Amino acid sequence: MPELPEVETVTRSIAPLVGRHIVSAEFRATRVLRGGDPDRMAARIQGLRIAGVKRYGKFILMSLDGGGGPGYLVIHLGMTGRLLLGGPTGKHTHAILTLDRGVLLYDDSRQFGCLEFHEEFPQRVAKLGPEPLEVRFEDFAAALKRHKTRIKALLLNQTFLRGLGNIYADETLFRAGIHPLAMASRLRGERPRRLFDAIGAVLTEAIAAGGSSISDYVDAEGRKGFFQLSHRVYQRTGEPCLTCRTPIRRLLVAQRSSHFCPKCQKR
DNA sequence: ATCGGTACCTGCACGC
DNA sequence: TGCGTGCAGGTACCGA
Repeated sequence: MPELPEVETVTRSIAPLVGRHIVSAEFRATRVLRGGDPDRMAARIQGLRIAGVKRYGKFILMSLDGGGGPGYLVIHLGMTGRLLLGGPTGKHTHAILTLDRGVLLYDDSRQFGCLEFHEEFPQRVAKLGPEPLEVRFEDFAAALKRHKTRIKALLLNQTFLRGLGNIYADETLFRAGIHPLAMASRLRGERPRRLFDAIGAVLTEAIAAGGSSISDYVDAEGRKGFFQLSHRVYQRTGEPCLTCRTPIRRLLVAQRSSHFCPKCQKR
């Protein structure tokens, strides 16, 4: 579900929680806590104030202050994680934050996401690459040259850029006219620029559309995104290319499905 | 030091 | 109806 545009949409939908206090918290002992102790986490954040909510790539950082000292609640939605403002709890609800006004739930059926509390700014977030919508073209182009790997695999690498995932990597490569198997370090001429511009355009449009609701993605208010209606290659295997009518193909790159037009996208 | 393959979970669509 | 298979927006970790 969640790549940069979806995580951005969720982050915006919980932004109104800034200023609220955590009256109580309940965490369930699941894989999502990554070994953290649920009761200790709950006790540690109880009474704290939500000072800010910010996205870093696909991570959401909720900064907390007051009580036992400031810290960060780090949230990653994995593949199926959802943050929800209220609503019923279910068998995949892993956390319940009761606020002085409202409730915030974390739900995640596949448990690939995580919830962690850190006293300091977390290393796993600090080591991410730059934001795709903030990086300068010169730095982007220089980084491309340093990586001897397939461009599709590189776009998925969060230390190269933070926030792109399988949908937006495929959509970006289509718009740039670059084959997913092209070697990153060998992109020449106008191609790095076209890729850079495609990343900016795709992410900006997707955020404006509230992200892509492929199966059941919704923001914290339960609203669906509609960028899936604008996908040109992702999960369109066999359907005609919207530019040249050639059937879209699918292949595996770095063990991930990659959808592309064999005519419009060159290696 | 980098890179690709595998593992981790649950649910769903599909063919038999 | 039920079962097996393959697939799904994610990252961490391993060995080469």
